[in-house]
Amino acid sequence: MPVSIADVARHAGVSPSTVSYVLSGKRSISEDTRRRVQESIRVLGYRPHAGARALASSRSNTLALVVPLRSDVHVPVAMRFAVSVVTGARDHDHDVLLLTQAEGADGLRRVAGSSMVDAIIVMDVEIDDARIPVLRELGLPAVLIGVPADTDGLACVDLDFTEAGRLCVQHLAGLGHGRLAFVGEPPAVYERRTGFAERTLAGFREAARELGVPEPAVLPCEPTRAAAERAAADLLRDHPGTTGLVVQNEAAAEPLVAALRAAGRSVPGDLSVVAIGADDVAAAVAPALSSVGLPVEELAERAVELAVRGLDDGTPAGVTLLAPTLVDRSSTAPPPRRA
Amino acid sequence: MPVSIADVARHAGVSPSTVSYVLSGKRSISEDTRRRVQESIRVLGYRPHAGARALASSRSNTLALVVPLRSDVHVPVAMRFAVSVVTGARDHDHDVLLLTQAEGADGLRRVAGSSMVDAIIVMDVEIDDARIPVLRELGLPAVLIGVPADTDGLACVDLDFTEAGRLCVQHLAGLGHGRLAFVGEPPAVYERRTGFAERTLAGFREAARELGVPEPAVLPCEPTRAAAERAAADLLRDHPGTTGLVVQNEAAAEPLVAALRAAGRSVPGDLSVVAIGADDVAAAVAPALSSVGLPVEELAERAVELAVRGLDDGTPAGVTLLAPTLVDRSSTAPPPRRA
DNA sequence: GCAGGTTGTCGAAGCGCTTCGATTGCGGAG
DNA sequence: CTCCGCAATCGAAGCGCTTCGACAACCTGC
Repeated sequence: MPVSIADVARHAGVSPSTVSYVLSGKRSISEDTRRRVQESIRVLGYRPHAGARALASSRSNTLALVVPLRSDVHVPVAMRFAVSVVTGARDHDHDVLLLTQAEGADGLRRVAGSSMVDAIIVMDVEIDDARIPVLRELGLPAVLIGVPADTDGLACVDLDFTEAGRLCVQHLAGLGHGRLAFVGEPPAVYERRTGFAERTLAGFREAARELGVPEPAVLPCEPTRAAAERAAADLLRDHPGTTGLVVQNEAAAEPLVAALRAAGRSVPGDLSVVAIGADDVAAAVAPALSSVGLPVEELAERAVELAVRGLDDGTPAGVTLLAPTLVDRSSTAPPPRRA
Repeated sequence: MPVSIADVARHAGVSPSTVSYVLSGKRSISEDTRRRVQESIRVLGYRPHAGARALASSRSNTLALVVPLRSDVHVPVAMRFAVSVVTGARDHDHDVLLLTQAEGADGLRRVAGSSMVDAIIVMDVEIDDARIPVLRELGLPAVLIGVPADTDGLACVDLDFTEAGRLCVQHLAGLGHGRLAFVGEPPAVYERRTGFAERTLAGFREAARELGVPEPAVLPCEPTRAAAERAAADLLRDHPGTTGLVVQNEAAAEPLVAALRAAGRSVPGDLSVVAIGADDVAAAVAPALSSVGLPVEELAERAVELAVRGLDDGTPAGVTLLAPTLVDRSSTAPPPRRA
């Protein structure tokens, strides 16, 4: 039942090494031989043994992907990301080994040490992530989704969230909004210093300052309907003059807007809202929210590409920030005229 | 940098085979030698090369997990499942290779043929799933989450959804409800004959018949807020006498109940609601819904166990149905007295 | 005091692949 | 016409591990 390279070689009347070279293309093979070998492979249903291959070539053709399991990351987005990584990896003839955050640094050491994977992709990286030093000393290409404080020797991919924050302010200020507010991720996200949240806020505040908008209110928010409703109430009570709102919290966006409307505020009539995050979420709200989208698939693809490229060239390093774009939907308009 | 078993052997003053036996425990080793070897392993930081191991032992210690990417499966539940599978696999000293539905049967052939994995776990199985015959001929232990029509030679794990359906009816009928309705999964789920949906409905109807409850109304529902609101409206308009409602659709549960309350119906005062699905979703609704929970973690653990056990004993086979239990929360009560 | 077990260890033979010379024919440059 | 270089192929040496058979050394029981 198990067909080996020797069987193929025999069947095609060549040596095993020739079969190997046909498969890898690392040496030139005559057109005629190539075809004969490929036919034998087909007929016999040959599949190279992954372990043997890994042993001989010290390449496993497998990537490790570490997925978060925090309750405060938006799960559908994480899942989309994971699926995109698998898809992207397959395009580069790689497979994906799934690790959970819970395995931590030891898990990384384990899969790297036993040569199970030849590169690692890590999602949901914090600014001072404990895994960073480990990744660095592992000697494998590592790609982070997110940007930690010290990026030496590591490749990082992320949306340019600072710019995303600025973009929202610019958009709203451009429409004439003078009082802005920001509904963000849960406090825990800021506390553990997840880079994207921090940077968005920085960009948001910076742009506000530059454009002469008064210091905006910032309301962190748990990813529940009830919390979103509370945030809406708080906003209306404590910052009644607000006309421009930015939401960076996929789970809260819809209920927040719903609560505002339930409270008699029209969107965008009284209040303009811009979302930051997965585009599909923003587009599904009523009214569809103008948003700075998180390019999940593109991030995943970049990450895979960097990981795979890092195998040939040295460790890939440097920070890749994708430029954010704001898609204008039906949730933003000029502010109401002062009564 | 790469420490091999020979290095460990040298360091401990034994032969490589002895080190191997210390690691595997397949032959008796003196307490003294064992300790010496383990110490050498620790000192040198030795990690067996996974590929070499797989080659020599024809065991990769890796499971394949096929995750769904349909838009109509509830993603957070799928993710929880995947994470639980990884966790469970690690408890059995296995790793998990992630495959997407999109890879289909070829993906299964590929990972099996190249000996990357020694068992396969497949989520979201349909009644006539195209992958079933492939799984059967692969010669690897295969565990399905869900139950297809023909289960010969395959291991299946699932909640006993037929019983879950019955349970809901019994609970509601027991409280005195005489007119029931069922809000289910999106039509596509039924159309592609995903087992659990079909079986729930069967149990539901059967129990209704047995208990003399008139044929209940059944409303499929897309997993969106708008669809849930529509379902609520339809229900109130077309089946105004309904007092007991069963919802099997995690995404629709909350908005459905919210819509009913918005329409002036109190839950459970006017309408009792029972959910079928992930418990956390049901518990998060206001009011917390009585529900037949989907034991995600337990299903995953069982699946892993069957997969791993199948490696030693022959192919595991047979259908494991977990008994459902209904947790009574605050969404069910006797029906209102007829006016 | 010796046949017959155990127990603990070793050596060697693979597992199925890649890869590095080496070898054989070529065609073209000199 | 010779010599060189290149294209195409082969053989063999591993890669790092597991596992099987051998084999000493040590019981045990009679």
